[in-house]
Amino acid sequence: MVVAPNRDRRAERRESTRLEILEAAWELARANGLAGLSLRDVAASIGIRPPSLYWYFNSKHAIYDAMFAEGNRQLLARLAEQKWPKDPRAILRLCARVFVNFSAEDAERYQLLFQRTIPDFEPSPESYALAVEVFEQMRARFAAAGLRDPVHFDMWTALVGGLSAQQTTNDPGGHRWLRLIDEMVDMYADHVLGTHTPRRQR
Amino acid sequence: MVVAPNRDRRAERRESTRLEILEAAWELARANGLAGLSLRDVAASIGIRPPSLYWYFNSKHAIYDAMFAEGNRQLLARLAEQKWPKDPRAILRLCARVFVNFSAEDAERYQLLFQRTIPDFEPSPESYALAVEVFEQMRARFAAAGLRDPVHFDMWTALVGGLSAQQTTNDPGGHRWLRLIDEMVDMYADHVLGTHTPRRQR
DNA sequence: GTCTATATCCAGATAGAC
DNA sequence: GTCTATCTGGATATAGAC
Repeated sequence: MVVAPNRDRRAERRESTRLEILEAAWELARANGLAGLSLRDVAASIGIRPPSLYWYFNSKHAIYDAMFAEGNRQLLARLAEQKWPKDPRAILRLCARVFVNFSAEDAERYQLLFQRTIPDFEPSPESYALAVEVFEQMRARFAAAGLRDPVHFDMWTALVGGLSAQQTTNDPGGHRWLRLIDEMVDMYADHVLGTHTPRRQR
Repeated sequence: MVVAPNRDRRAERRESTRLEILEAAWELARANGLAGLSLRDVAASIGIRPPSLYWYFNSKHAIYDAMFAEGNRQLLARLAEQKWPKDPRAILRLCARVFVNFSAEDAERYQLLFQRTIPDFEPSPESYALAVEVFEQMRARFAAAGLRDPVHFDMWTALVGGLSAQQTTNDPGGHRWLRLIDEMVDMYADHVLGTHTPRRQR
């Protein structure tokens, strides 16, 4: 009855430092680019020496991997907290808004999760499973809108991915493509659902 | 009457070595990732020592810059060599095919030209002018299809960019998104042109 | 848990001989 | 034009003391 609480507190402290490291890593990635992230800088920004990081993460890739997992968990949380409507068009609209807004919030996170630009980085199986879960959640929403054709889903990913990429790459911090979400979704819904469902509920 | 021809031949030889360097750089970028490109490897692959590269290019960024310019020139050539139809839908279809196929051919080239992922790299004004020219050419084709609304053009770039990104990132070498080009364009054309123009001319 | 010290390797870039 | 030799600084990672 004495050892266990100590172990717990130690584990908590360790976990809290891990989070601190990840927070610093995100900040530096946003400042210097995802590929420009360096462990020296991460260590310096939380006030420890670089080798000490290795007590928390086995390698730099392990940090990227934790960031990848964290980003996917954030998106899953975002999807879960929505009040999902029943109307197919409204579902698609909300789905697109959640995804594109999430992407636009953090270009480096978008790059890490959805573009493959860091040489030699591949997510671990556990982290990749989270990415698959995101994909499945999206597809479940899609199915709830009455859509099951895989071709239509591929068109959908191209559509929301295209809006996200244009926004993060060509107008970071702005809303040049964000404001097009609803019209793009209507265009898509007209194509896959037909025009009989209501359009202008915004 | 003796000096000038020598100068010409020297300049030609220099230009040819420059092209050899760029060719090697593209190959290595495709093998190791764009960000993983190293001057040592470039030098080794054409059989010279790293410092000798500096007689041809002032810096690594100058090589990226030349690659950026070359890629844009290739796309301009591709656009110029098309036999452009008059029918709006056909114009859009060809425009999308040219762009998305060009992107899918070379993921690293797509990354360099259209995603901004290399830390600190910005194209020189001269190279950037070529990118602007690509943009203007696209917009000219777009205008030839009777479309002038800037919002519609932004939707268009999101659409073709989305297809390109999905194809290069998630199915390199395949055709999972390439095969969706025509349907996506029809969807778009239905939205911006209306359904009165002919659809199934494929 | 964090440190110092260090290993190892790589990078881009420059000086100056030939 | 190309070379050797070198500079300078960066990186990730490990060993082992405390």
